Amino acid sequence: MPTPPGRKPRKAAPARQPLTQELIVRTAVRVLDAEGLEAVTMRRVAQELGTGPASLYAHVSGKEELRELMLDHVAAEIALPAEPDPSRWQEQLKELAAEIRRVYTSHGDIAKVSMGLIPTGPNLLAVADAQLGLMRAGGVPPKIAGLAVDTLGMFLDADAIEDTIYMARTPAGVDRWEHFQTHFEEVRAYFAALPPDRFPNVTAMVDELTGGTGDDRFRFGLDILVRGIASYVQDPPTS
Amino acid sequence: MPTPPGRKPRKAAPARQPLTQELIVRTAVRVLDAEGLEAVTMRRVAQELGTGPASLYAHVSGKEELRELMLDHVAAEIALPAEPDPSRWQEQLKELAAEIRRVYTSHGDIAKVSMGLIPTGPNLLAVADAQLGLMRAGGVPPKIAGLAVDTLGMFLDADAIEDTIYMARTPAGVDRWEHFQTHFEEVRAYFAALPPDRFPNVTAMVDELTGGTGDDRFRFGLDILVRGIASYVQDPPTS
DNA sequence: ACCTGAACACCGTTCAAGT
DNA sequence: ACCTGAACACCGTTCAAGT
Repeated sequence: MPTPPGRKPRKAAPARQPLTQELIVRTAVRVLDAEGLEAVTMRRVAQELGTGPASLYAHVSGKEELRELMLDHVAAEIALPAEPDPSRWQEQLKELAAEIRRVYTSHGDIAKVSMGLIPTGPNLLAVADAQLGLMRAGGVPPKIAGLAVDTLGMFLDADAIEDTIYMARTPAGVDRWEHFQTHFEEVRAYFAALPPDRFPNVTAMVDELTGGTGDDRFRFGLDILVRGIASYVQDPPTS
Repeated sequence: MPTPPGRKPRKAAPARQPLTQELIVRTAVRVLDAEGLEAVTMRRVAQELGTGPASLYAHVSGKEELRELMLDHVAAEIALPAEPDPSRWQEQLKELAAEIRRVYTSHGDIAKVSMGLIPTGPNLLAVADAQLGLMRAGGVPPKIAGLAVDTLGMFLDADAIEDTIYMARTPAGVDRWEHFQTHFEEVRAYFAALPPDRFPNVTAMVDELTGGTGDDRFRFGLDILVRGIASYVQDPPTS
C-alpha cells in the first residue's frame, strides 16, 4: 500500500539530533555511569553519537574540557540548603557534604576529575558558595572559611575516589558486592600474614584496619573536620 | 697503534646493564621526576633503557604494577621517627606527615598513584605502621587509629596532588613560578568577575579564597585532623 | 629464562576537504 | 559554521620466534 497523501512517514529519517555541547556532555556522563571514567574517550563518545571523534572538537576544546563539563553537569544534582540557619550550621554543612558524597559516588569515578581542580563551572561554584555561606552564618572567620572549603573539598574528593576503588575494577559479569568481599578478604589475609616483627602495629590491628566501612570512614573524617572548623568560631551564636 | 697484549679495552661494549625490576623502577622514577606521571609509559621507560616495551613484561606484570612499585620505591625516602614518645606523639605525627608531604611533592604527581590504593609494599606499610605506633603510644583507641590512618592518608594524598597541579601543567621552557603566578592571577580575576547576586560568598571572599599558600592549607588541615584524633584519647598521658 | 620484532586494538588531536 | 575521513603520533599488551 502506498502512503496516503498528507500523511508523513512516522519517522522521516534516523533523525539524529544535531550535535551540541549539552548532548555531548550528557552522552559522556552516560558512558561514565555505565563503565567508568576510563571508558570516556573522545572516540567512544563520538561513536555513541554516531559520528567520528573529530566532530566533537567543534563543541569542546578537548578531553580535559569535556571532563570538567561532565563534572559540572553532575554537580547540578547536588541539592543545596535553602537558607543557612546559624543555630545549626554544622549540621547543615554535614548534610551538604553527605549530599555531595551521594552525587559523586553515583557517577562512577567522577571525583577523580574534581581532585586537584579549581572549580570554575556554575554548579560547582554554587556548591562552594553554599559551603561558604553556611560557615559565614556560623561565624567562622573568613580566612578560616577560605581554607576550610579547600580542605573539605579535598576530603570529599578523596573519600569518593576511595569509595569507588573496588567498584571500578569489577570485571564485567561479576557481582560487584561479591567482588568487593573477595578483594577485601584478600587484603585482610595479606595483612595478617605480614611479619609481626617488621610491622608490629599493622599485624596487631588487622581487624581495626579492615573492619571499618566506607560510611564509618566518611562520618569519622567529616566529624573531625567540622569540629575543627567550628573550633575557630569566636562567639558561638546563642541558640 | 694496536692494543698491547693483556690490556683489555676500556669499555668492552656499550655494556648495558641487564634488565631487572629494580632498574626498571629506578628508570621510571627518573622519568616521573623529570616529566611527571603521564610521561611514564611502558614504551618510554623501555626506550630509556634502550629496549622495546615487550621486554619489561618479564619483570613487571604491567603498567599498574610498575606504578605501585614506583610509589613504594619513593616511599623508602620517608624518614620514620626513631621511637614513639607518648608525651609528644601529636608533634611526631605532624612531623611524619610533613616528611611524607616532602617526599611526595618531590616526585611529581606520584601521590595520584597512592590515592585510592591499599598500601601493600614494604615501605608504604612501614609508614602506616609508624603512624599506628604513634597513635597507640598516645592512647588513641585502636578503632579510631584504624580509621585515622585512612583519613590521614587521604589528606596527604589529596594535598600532594593539589600541590602539583600548577607544576604539572607548566609548558616546557616556561619558568614554573611565573606560570604559577599567572595562572593564579587568572583565577583571582575570574572569581572577582562573577555575578555577586548568584555567588555572594565567593565574590565577597576572593582574597581569602586565593590568598592562602599550599603550606597554609597543609598546616590548617593537618592541625584539625590531629586535634580531632587526639580528642578521642580517654586518659591523656601525664607529661 | 629472558629478550625481541611485529602486530593488535586502541588513544587524542589536527587538518584539508566538503557542505 | 559545522561536520567529516584520513592521517599523525602515540598508547598497553600479546605472541611467536629467537637466544
